[in-house]
Amino acid sequence: MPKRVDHAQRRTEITEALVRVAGRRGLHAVGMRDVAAEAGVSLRLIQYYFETKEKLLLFGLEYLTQRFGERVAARIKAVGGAPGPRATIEALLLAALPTDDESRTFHFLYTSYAVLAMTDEALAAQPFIANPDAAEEAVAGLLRQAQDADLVAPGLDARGEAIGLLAMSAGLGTGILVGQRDAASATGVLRLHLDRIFGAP
Amino acid sequence: MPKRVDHAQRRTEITEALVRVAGRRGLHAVGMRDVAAEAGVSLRLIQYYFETKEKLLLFGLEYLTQRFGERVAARIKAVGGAPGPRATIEALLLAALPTDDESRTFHFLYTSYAVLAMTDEALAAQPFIANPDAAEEAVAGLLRQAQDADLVAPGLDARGEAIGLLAMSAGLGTGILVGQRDAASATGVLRLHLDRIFGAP
DNA sequence: TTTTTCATGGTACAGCCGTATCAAGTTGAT
DNA sequence: ATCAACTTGATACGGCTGTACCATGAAAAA
Repeated sequence: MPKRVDHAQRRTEITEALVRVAGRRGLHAVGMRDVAAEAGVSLRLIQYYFETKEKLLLFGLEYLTQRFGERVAARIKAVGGAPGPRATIEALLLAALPTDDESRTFHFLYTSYAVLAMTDEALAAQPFIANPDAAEEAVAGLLRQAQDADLVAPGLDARGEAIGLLAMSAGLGTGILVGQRDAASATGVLRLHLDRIFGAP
Repeated sequence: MPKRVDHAQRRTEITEALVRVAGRRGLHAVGMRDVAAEAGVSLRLIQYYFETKEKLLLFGLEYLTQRFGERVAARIKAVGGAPGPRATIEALLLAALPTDDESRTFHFLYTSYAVLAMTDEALAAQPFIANPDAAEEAVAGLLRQAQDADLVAPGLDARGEAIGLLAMSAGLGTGILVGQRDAASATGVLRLHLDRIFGAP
């Protein structure tokens, strides 16, 4: 047998190359040859590990969602366990904002995928809708938790507020992306809204 | 001389064909030949009226923004002049939501353009950022107006709230677009938020 | 050492894209 | 009626795309 190679790792390397070049030139403009050049391998190798472009793109999407999930989890862990629901929610929402380069490309590619998914059945079937749902559930849970601790009004519609919060965060994110708003202003707006849900600071 | 044709109208017809086919198959997948077929004319004619594809796309964007502006204005007019700032804001925000087919394709294509603009300089230079800014100013003005009429808390940060409101509306819009949420739920969330800004109903 | 299986490279093939070119039809003015 | 400006058509070209094919290197198993 030949030298056995860790397929999973190779696929990850290639996927990272895809993400890099797509983040630079746009997902729509990326070809297999670009990915090969970025990864420093031959075109044939890309075909070898992902038979078709569609499969490569699908894997790229999985990679992004997983990577992003880790990022958010890390940010939440970073604020510590104790400081209460408000800080956790804030960390979660701010982690989703495209403030640095990594989250910027993530946001960018994620929207690109969303646009593609609107006409591509294979992408539409992909459950990258599941992650937002999970986030929604998490925020709603935290709000209910705050309700139990008398930190917010008892009559609050936790799920509705969670949906609104996440939608606002997403909207602000694309606002930053297109250069319409800067990160500081976006976090300010988000905090303003949180201030009204929780008591004033 | 030959039969003189109204250039402006021809260009509009072609642009409408572009919007139709792009709304169906996605902006990224649309070619000049598709537009020609959809418009029922020859490829050459598309080149004649828009020398290059880029110019066609640019004109398509202008067309969309103008069309959308008219739509929002009509919706606002429809609620009448009297019923106060809250109703006007609500109408404005709900008009931006992709509830019917027309606003759906609009939202879809607008996002597509935004994604393209992230890597295309010519599109990025285009001031389709200006419209959101105008909307922001309008909402902020209405909020200040409500402040003067003692309909909202006097300490309210009108501009911040306006930004948040529009961001939430945009986020909910894409949520509807990707099938994650339905229109009714989105309007509910929006009203929930408005209820907290203005007094409860 | 030979064989077999995996890994990689090079290259060719259709097909589509946007654009350019050549050509012809149409109609108002002269 | 003739001319010339305007409008439309057909087609060709170079470039790029994703994919398929053929070949070869390398190393574990026999």
